[in-house]
Parts: sequence; C-alpha cells; structure tokens
Amino acid sequence: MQIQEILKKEKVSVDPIKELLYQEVAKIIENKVDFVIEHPTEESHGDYATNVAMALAGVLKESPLKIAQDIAKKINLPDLVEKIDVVAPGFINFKIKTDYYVSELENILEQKEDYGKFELAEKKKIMIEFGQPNTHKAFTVGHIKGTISGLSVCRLFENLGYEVIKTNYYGDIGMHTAKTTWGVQQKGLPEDFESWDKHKKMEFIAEAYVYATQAFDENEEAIRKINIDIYQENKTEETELYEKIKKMSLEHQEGIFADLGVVYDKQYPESQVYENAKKIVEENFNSNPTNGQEKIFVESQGAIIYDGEEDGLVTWVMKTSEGNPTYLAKDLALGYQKFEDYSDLFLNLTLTCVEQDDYFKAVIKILETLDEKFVGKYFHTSFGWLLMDGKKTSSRSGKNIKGTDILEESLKVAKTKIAELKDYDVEKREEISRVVALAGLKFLILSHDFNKDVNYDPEKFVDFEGYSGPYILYAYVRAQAILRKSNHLGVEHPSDLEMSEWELSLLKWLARYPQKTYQSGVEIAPYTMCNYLYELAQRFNTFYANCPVINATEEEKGIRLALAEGTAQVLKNGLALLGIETVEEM
RNA sequence: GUCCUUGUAGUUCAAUGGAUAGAACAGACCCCUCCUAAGGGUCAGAUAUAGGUUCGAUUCCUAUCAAGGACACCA
Repeated sequence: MQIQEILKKEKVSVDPIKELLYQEVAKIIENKVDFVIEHPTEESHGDYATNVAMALAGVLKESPLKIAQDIAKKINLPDLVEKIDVVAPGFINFKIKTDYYVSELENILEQKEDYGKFELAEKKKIMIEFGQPNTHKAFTVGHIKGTISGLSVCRLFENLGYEVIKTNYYGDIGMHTAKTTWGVQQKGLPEDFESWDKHKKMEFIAEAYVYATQAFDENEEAIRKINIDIYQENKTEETELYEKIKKMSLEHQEGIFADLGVVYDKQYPESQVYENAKKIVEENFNSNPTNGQEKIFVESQGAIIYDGEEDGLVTWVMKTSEGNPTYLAKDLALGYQKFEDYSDLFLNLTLTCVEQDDYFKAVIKILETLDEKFVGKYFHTSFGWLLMDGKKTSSRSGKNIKGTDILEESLKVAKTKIAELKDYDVEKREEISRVVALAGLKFLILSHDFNKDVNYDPEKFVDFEGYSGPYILYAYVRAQAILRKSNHLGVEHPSDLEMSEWELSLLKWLARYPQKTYQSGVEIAPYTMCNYLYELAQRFNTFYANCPVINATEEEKGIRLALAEGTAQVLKNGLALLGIETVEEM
C-alpha cells in the first residue's frame, strides 16, 4: 500500500458542502453507480457539480439529460444551495449562497492561524527523515532541495493533525570520509584555518574530497587504511583529523539548516548504526543454504548479499568482502533504531532524491521480511533533481554549484532588487531580502510535482515576478498595508449588498483553503499548495486593482476589509506550510 | 538488456476521467491625480506517435519513440 492511501483513511471533514451534496444525491440513486461532486473548472457553471447522471446513463439506458432532470427534481436541497441547474450533456450544477462563504470568511478571521488545521481523533506520530547530507563533503543543491521539501512535508503533516518527528540521518562514516581526510592531509591545513569563516572552511574540505577522488586509483591503499581506522575507531593522526573535519561539517550543516528554518527533533549519525548493521547482517546470514534455514542473506563471491530476484528486485550487497556492512545494512539498522526510540511510531517516511527509488524498495522489502512491525509502516518518497541550466551537477566535477551558492545567489539578487525599488534602511533591507530570497528559492523548489525535476537557470536565478514566492509575498504585503491604514476596529460584514465578481471570486477561493491543505498533505504534494496560494494572490491582486478598500463607501468597506484580512491570514497560513515566512513591507 | 519516472504553448509549470486544456516567463500593445507597478488588463501560441477502454481521455491500458534514473562490494 502507498503511504498516501494510509493518510487518506483518516476520517476528517474536508469540505462539508461537498459531503452534504454527495449524501443527498446518493440517497436518490441508491448506490447504483460511483459518482463525484466536484468544483466545475468554469466558475460560471456553479460552485459544485456532479457527473452522476452521465454515470447512470449507461446503467439505466436513458439519456443523461433526462436522468439529471429527474434527480434535480427529486433532490432534497440543503438550505445553503441557492440554485440548481441541469446542463448538457447531463451535468447537475449547484450554486451556493453567498452567505455561506461570508460565514467561512468569519471563520478565517476568528480562527486565524488555526484556520485550515485538521484534528485527528488520536494523535499519531510520523517520523520524516530528510536532508541527509554527508559530513566531509559539500552540502549540495540536492540537500538544499531535500531540506526545503522535507520541511514542507513536515508542516503539511502537522497540519493534517499528526505529531511529526523531524529526523536527519547523516553520513559521517564510509569511503567519502576517508577520501576527504586523506585529501586534507595531503593538501595540509593552512596555518590560519581556524580563523576562516565556516563557508570558506567547508569549501576547502569539499575541494579536498574532489582532489582525493581524482587521485583515488593511485592512492587506494592509503585511503582504504584510513577508512578501516575510522571504522575501527583507532586513534591515529588521520582519525583525529577525521573527527576535526566532522565537527566542522556538522557546524556548517547546522548553520544551513537554521537558515532554511529547520530544527531537527532527532539526528542519526551513520556511524551510530554501524555496529547494529553488522549484527543484523550476521543474524540473518544463512551460512548453509542447504539446511533449510529461513534466513535471507547469503554468501556470494566473498560478500554477503540479499538476492532480491524472488521479490522482483535485484541483488544487493549487505556486507562487503572486506567485512564492512554496506549502506543498505546501515539503513536496516536505522529502521530498527527508529522504532526502538519511538515504539509508538505510526509511520516512517524517508524522503530522498529520485535516484534512490529502487534502493529503498529493497530497504523496505527487507525490513518487512525481517520484522512484521515494519509492514505498512516504513515508506519512502522521492523528489526529482534540481537541474542547473537543464543539466545535473556532480559533486565530483570541479565545476559544481554548491548548496550555499544558490542561497547566496538568491540573497544577492533579492538585495539588488530591493535596493533598486525601495529606500529602506540597512537593517530592514537585510531582513526583507532574506525573507524574499528564501521565498523565491523555496517556492521555485516546491512548486513542482516531486516526480519532476526543477530547472534552476543560473543566469536568471529564480523569478521574482509572476508565478513566484515574492509575488505571493507581495499580495500579502499589499493586504497588510490596507489593514494598517484602515484603522479597522473589528470587521463588519453586512450585507444584502450585491458583491462584485472580483469580491466573490476572492471570497470563494478563500473557502477552498482547507481542502487544498488536505489534498496537499495526503498526496505529499506541496506544489498543490503553491498553485492554490498563487491563484489566491492573483485573485487578490485583481480585486485590489478593481475594488478600492480604504476609499470605498461605508457599506462596501466592511466586506472588503474582511477580504483583505482573510486573504492576508490564509496567505500567511499557507506560506507557513511551505516553510516560507512573511514580511510586512517589501 | 531489465526495472522505475517523465513527455502539454518558444521556455518553465498546471488541469481528484468531465464542460471552451489554465498560468507564468519571453514577444506585441494598454493602465500609476487612487490602499506599495515585485501590480492590473488585451493579443498571439500547446496535449510526443499509434492503437484500445469509456457516454466522455492530457489523465487509465498496450505498443513505439524521446529524456532522465537504478541495476555487486561507493553513500
């Protein structure tokens, strides 16, 4: 089963009107056929529509239009339906009273930051593992993407009502650490290294890794020795250096996580699961395949492997012929560790780049085979690459773009842009640039389906106009400006007053927020939230251009101010789900 | 070769099996005496190919083509 299906099993009320209409229609047709209540794409058709007549036409052998008319006549219309229409080829459209949407707007203003939050009957824990950088190596753009994506998934799950445990699993052991240690040793640490700034230090480390990788073939023996010393925790000059680099890497990473707004609840260093990984492989190693033991790992060419053929998978090495457990074995140990630390864990979700899809199929399959407690609990989801100019970057090539580069670049562009447009003092400019830059980068990354790659054009950087994070922030800022200048004292919304199309369009879209947060969460799809928020900002901007608020007549003013306030609130709530902060001016 | 993912305007992305396939950027125009023009408006422009399922397919199925990824001792 997919994790999405499990999440969808929780009974929560997402859209009460939809549920009401569904029940009423269902009563009439007596479960003869599946149908849906949906929002028509074209809003002039109505607020809700159903395809029930078309679906029923095949069963009843009658014209869908006639069936639709019958149903429309028979249906017991809820009070909040203003109008019902039947249209060719057989759609039944429902128009909802404006009063309902006004009352939903009241809910927004009352519930504020709690608007759109779901509550589950039982608080369940979900662990989300994301980020996973390696120490002794550059923090790549992929890690940036993973961290930003993971944070958003955490926020979305929290919004669904789960208790989320943010987890990081970082690679502080293995050949890459040995390579880097060797590389640094060869290059020699500069005298004044300690006084360098952390990014510059890290750059030096990353270069040492590239250098060692290129020189690996001629120096394999020396590097492998370092690797063994690290694994065996031998005290040598090299392992001391290894520890020093590790400490520095971790400080560096923590700084980046903080910049991105992530604070982990739990961190698992790979070195910590190493011993257990060994044990798991040994305990499940079938040394004599002919004795009928039901142990799943076997010997092959000096290594211990998992033969996944029966399960439709390939062969994976569990323990190298050198005797070290592989990353897969360590991931198994990590699984056990997670469930030991949190025995009441409802689900685990590991979020990585798409290249690990098949690998995690094996991890999960093996975990489920080894222990029943993992069945239906351990999941993996992936996201596509962050491409530079349509191409992948590699941490081995010299010309790679590091994670910190795109953070710095985005900040630089935001600063320039603000300096061009506004005359804020330095402190204010710094703070606004920081928020705007992150909004731009995060929105760019989150606005794509996880199955797809994201293109980052280093020339253009990210857009600050149109479909972008700053566009949404800007709408928020405009709404806040209105509220600041209106000295509003609570908001009154009358009214028998006929609303304009722009006001109605905004009002109705605001009410969609809860269902969009739900969809975005259960489908693990932050991009759905991006699309919603963009359209909200768009509708607000159109409203803004057509409906003066502060200079409106007294009777118009009530609802318009409420719309501005409601929009600001929903934008803020939605952006928070993406891990994006707001600013009051920009 | 086997398996997985993805093919929609010039470009980057949308569209729980539904009504006229939506946006943004780039292009051509228009709008600041009015709440921040990082904005609003107008025009032009797209479902890889061939079958199938369905009342209805961008969406589901099959094949082909194209791009990317995974596939034994690196993580």
